[in-house]
Amino acid sequence: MGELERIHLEIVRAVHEKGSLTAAAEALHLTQSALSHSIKKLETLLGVSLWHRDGRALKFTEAGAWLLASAQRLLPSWEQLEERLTEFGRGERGTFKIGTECHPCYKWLLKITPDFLREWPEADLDVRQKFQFGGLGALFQREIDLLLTPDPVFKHGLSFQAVVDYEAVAVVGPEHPWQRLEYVEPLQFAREVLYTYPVDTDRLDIFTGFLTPAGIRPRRHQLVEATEILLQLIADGRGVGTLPRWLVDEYAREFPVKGVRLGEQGVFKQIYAGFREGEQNLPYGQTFLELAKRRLR
Amino acid sequence: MGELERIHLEIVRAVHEKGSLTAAAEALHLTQSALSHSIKKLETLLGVSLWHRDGRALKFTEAGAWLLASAQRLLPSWEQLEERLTEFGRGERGTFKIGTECHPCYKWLLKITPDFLREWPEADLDVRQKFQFGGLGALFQREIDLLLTPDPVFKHGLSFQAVVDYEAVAVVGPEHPWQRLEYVEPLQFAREVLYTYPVDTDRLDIFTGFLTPAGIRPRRHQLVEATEILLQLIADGRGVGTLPRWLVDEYAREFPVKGVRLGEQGVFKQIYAGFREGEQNLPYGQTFLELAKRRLR
DNA sequence: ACCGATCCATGAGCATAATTCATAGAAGGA
DNA sequence: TCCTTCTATGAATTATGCTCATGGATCGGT
Repeated sequence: MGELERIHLEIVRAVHEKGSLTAAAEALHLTQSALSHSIKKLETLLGVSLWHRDGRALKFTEAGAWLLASAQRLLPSWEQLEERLTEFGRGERGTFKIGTECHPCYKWLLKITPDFLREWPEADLDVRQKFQFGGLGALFQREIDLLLTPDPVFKHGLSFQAVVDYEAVAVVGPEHPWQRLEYVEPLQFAREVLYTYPVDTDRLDIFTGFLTPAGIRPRRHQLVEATEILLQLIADGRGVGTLPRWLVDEYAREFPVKGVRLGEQGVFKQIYAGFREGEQNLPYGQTFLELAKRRLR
Repeated sequence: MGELERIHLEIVRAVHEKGSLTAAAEALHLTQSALSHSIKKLETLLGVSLWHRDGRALKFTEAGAWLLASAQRLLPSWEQLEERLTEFGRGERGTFKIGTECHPCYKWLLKITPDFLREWPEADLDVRQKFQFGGLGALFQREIDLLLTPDPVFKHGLSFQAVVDYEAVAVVGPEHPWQRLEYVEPLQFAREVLYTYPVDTDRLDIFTGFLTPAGIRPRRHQLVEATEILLQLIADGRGVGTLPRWLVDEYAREFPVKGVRLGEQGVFKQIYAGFREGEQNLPYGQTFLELAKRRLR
């Protein structure tokens, strides 16, 4: 036991990426021969072959494909670990890595970070927004230390708690007929163009919490990545959107937009902070939660 | 780059488990000197020290603790990968590993597996029920290939779909006053002893879907691990429980118990099958879902 | 069909890295 | 204080990984 080494994963990944042993060897700063020997050894040791020659191309066997899939998951973890350790070496405490899964999460985070940095002058901070296996996977695999998300998951090994309460409101431009309304009903969306971020509809508050329960679909659903563009479109009267009320209020200085309550009762949501179990009590996490709580009041 | 090797993780884990370098060395079938050298090299290469001597004990530094935590997560994956590969070597397709997160899931699985084995005579099957980081983590980390759970999670990288519909019913013994009722109301539980599996109440259908919404708590809540014991207690008139109706019907031959509807409408639940994204289309997963669908009709 | 280019496999030899051996120093227990 | 037990370190040894050289196979171009 203990035959499988890091180099084997590296080789498999490189072969997959570069397409040939020779190219992979170059990428790894080794000779083709070295790779061939390494793999051969692993294959005899484990009694499994990783690929078979199809013409002069290498085709992964099922075992090879499995190894590749594992390599693509394990090696990034490995590299992050190395990176983390060198960070510990250089600095003292390493970087606190925060992942966000929604734009409001990100905007809210920006309000917290100045205080955080003030409390931890020696801390380094990093914020990530794209994850290969989703924010949850990133948290599991220690790619990030904290995940801000509107969709908490109460599972073993992870711990979530709400850090923000906010009201989701419709955003309308200055000429829009909803300007003077107290609130809007789902039905009123049926004749509107709705701008949202480009994510699954079942992750959009406006659908899950408002339109879908009422069985309503907007006239057209248009996806926009950048918040500023979204607000410009709305300000121009081309349609409506939804955002947290505090975010609308903030942008109201820049854009002539207004927030309108969704339904008589309003739609209220939370943002959750997720940690790996136990780690919310580590220094950085502790501070973060305290700052969040302070802001909540 | 590329300095951190598997052996380093092994060493750190062994030192943590055995408490000393010497003991760790023995466990790894190496000399104490070898470990000392290996670690020393890693430390200089990464520019970080992993532990400092406190008396003659080794105390992990923050970096060391981080490395340890990572080792405890990565090494099991590593070992499972090796195991998997040797399986591919011996047999042909490897073992299909299924995890269950609830007892009904498990009981239901037992109905499917004979058909599955018939369709795949060469397949090996393994069922796991305990997971260090929860079923979700096990799925992420390829400890299992399929997760059966009542709590699906719709996240990137994972795909869930319902495979069973069932009605959760109250289970009562032969002398119990509920025997002849059409259904029971939440309030009636207030004077009963309730037996359930030992999991969080927010993962028990009877609480989340029935008692808690009505603001009712049973007179006493007693935890039992084994289903057969639970049924014996119920048959003996010591209290009531809840199970899927089909499971009660099955056990009715062995135990004098009866299922009673929860509320006038009944409480209906699903069991979900979760795969890593894409893998539900692989041969085993495909077959499994087809068998599940066939049984659903 | 041939020839050249390209790719992988393999054996031999070598260089480097890993491991052991031997030993010294530090710390705790009796 | 002495004895035991632990880690660190330098030198010697062993083992492993890597390169070099080469052969066989495949594909594309002419």
